[in-house]
Amino acid sequence: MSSAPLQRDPSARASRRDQRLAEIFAHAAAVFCEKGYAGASMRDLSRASGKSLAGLYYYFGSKERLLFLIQKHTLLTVVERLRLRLEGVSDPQQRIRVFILNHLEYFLANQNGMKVLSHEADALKNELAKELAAIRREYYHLAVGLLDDLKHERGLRVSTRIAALSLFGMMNWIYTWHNPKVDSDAASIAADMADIFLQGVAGTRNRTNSGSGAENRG
Amino acid sequence: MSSAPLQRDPSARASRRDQRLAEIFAHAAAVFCEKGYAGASMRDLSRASGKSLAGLYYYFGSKERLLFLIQKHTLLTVVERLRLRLEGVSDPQQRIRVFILNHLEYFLANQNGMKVLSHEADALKNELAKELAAIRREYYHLAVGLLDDLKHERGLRVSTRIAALSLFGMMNWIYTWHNPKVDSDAASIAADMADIFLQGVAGTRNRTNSGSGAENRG
Amino acid sequence: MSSAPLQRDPSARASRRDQRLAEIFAHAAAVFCEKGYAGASMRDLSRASGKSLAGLYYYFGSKERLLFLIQKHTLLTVVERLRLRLEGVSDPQQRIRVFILNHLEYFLANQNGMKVLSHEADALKNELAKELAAIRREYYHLAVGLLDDLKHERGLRVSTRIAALSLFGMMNWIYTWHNPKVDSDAASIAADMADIFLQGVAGTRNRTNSGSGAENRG
Amino acid sequence: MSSAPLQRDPSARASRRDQRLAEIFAHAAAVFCEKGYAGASMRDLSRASGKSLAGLYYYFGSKERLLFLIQKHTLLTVVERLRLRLEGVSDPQQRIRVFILNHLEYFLANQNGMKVLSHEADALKNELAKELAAIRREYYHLAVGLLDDLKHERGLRVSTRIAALSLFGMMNWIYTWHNPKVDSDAASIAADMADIFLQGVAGTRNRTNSGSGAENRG
DNA sequence: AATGAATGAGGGTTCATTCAT
DNA sequence: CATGAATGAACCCTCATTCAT
Repeated sequence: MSSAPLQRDPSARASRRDQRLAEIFAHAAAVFCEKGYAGASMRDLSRASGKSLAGLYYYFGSKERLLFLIQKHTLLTVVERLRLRLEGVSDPQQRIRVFILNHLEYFLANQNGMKVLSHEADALKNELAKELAAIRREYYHLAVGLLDDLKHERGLRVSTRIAALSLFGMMNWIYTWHNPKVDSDAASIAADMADIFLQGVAGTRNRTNSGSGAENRG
Repeated sequence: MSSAPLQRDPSARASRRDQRLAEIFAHAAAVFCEKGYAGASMRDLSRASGKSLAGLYYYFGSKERLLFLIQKHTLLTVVERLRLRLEGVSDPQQRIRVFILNHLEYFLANQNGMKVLSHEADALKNELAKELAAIRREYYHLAVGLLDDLKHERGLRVSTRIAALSLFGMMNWIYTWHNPKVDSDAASIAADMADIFLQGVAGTRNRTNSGSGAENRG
Repeated sequence: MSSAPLQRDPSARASRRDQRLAEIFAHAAAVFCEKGYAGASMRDLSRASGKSLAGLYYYFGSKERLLFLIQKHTLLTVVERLRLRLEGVSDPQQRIRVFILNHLEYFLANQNGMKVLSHEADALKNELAKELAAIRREYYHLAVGLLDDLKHERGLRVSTRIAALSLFGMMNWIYTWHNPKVDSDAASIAADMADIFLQGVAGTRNRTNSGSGAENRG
Repeated sequence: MSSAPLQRDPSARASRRDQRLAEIFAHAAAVFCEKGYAGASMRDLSRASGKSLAGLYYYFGSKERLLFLIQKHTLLTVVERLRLRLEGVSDPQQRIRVFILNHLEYFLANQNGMKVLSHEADALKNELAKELAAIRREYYHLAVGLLDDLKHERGLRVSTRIAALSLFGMMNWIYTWHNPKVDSDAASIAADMADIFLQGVAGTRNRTNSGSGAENRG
């Protein structure tokens, strides 16, 4: 299966194998991150990971599939962590704060993978694209679910769609500007963004003017 | 015609030339948009624009310089339009609404150029990168100025930096999701985002909890 | 005619034209000298000479013809100067000294042209090659004539052909090593080479061993 | 065969590889020889050698490096052969005869390589140029050493520098004129040139006139 | 008399990929 | 299990040259 390298096999052997692959992922993500998917060559990846060129093909089949595996691994990890963190949190606002914190924490902890996930969203084609899009959709709908909960509790100033996509934009854009020497840690940024977002979409209304009064267009 | 012996407008010639170049820009931006800068070949651009390959080099010198010119032209246009629109608007919140509307309107009107500006922010190197970064900085500081005005009037829930970058993220991310068949027009989306943002950063405070209490760190 | 630009026209107008062309020759020779004929582009020549690219074609027709004209001009000048200098000199050894001095003096005075003449001897093709070869042959036979005179007077240690070609090699190689900061002037080098050559081919015989006893094979 | 499981000679593999490379060298030298370094395209070399274009890059890295390897190989071979031949020869004049013979024999035996070495002396740049220049210098100083020995024994009519460079010119120029149908073999030409040179620089003095009396300026 | 505009052909080089071992 | 060797296709770019003006 195309997802084989990512399946958690309980045996130590496969685990060691996974570990080796994870190292290659890390190197590859760094290269994709720096040069972009199209701009990175398999030789770049080979050099960075210390594996032979043919070895990469032996393990991953193609450059595209390597990107796919990185993106899938990254995305599944975020989703998995989010699921765990959401357990036991029931307040809608709080759940959204958890969502934002989880996203940004992992973004800053695994900046390369997350940037590749954000920046190379259109690089995959055909089957691989479809498979990844399915997981993306899953994550997206998870977020939408959180927003809907909030909407039921407090109403939403804008459509769920606009709210969700604005939030993703706010968060994902971080790879273009985050500078560890200047910016606070993930928790702090997450709190700020959560404040902006929650207050923005669900706070007391005091809109001073509006070109479009309609809500819930999404 | 360029052979007309009596040209009234001395800039007519350059203007026509500029127009021809602008057409190539449009085609090139579309290709960069679809395939990415690195993934687009000069042959792709040649085919799309109907110009010969060598002709592109005659006009633009290099693939990188073509990207640069597209980005510069796009960015200068947004800045220029913003400056015009801000004239006569003095209310800080209103000025920010104008800023958001201007950005999104131009984004949706010239989606290719703006996506290239957003997505290929790191593609340029050396001198060209520096020159563009200078204009980017100008635009960024223009936004920061608007936020500082707001801050003086009403306070800001977060640092100006986080506020500004969150706003840019919210807006720029639009190229990843906007679908004219589903989404409203620019004015409506701009109003929504402005609502979220203004209410979020400067609205009535009712923060329920906060991991980072510090405000105004920017 | 292909040689038109080099014909000495008594009219001032053509003379001025010749002068302009001579300037271009000088620039072009410098470029050919530095980059080689094949390695120099017409754009290089255009830049160096300050003429437009199309202007070079207007004046010279092709890159090859420009090389041809430079070589022809250079070669004709050496021959012409040699003829003048040989007038009134009758001693065979002295005539050879004049030949060597003339060659080296012009070589160091017009190093670019002479290097191009030496180094790019095979660059021309077809008609232009033939026309230049004819002048080269003329110069070569002029040298051979001088050697034959010497041979009649004092005998020659080797064939005229080997003698002549060795002498040309000795002289033409100078472009690979002459360094004005280290080496003497043309007169001094010419005297040295003449000493070596004359003593070598026509001096007292005291050959200690010989793999080839046959003389006068040329 | 390369599939033999039991290779006796551990260097057999590298040796076969070297042999394959040497064949490519030969073809490439022939092409460089005919068209010049700048005038020869990698596609020309690919065609001539029967290797794929990409294969040439796999082996040699660049056109320049291919030239470098040819020149280095050729030059090292001449030097090596010379060292062997000089063993056991002690008479200064005889040693110079050996030097000339060695140079010309190898020149005519490997005309392509030696012409490329002579004619493309300035084609390399930067590091490769430096590395080759070092070997060239070694060979040059080897010649200078021979001349100095002669000078100590019999004196020299001219500076060592001029003597050495004149001799190199005489010899290297051979690629411009040698015609196997007309000219004698290497031994005969070498003897002639040795006669000219030795008699010229160290023979009985009977200089009849001199523009520059100074000797031993080098 | 002189040139800006334009291009087809080809330059050196790198690409993702395969395959025999 | 892993890789050195090899390549067809494509890369960005420059070439010598033409032609309308």
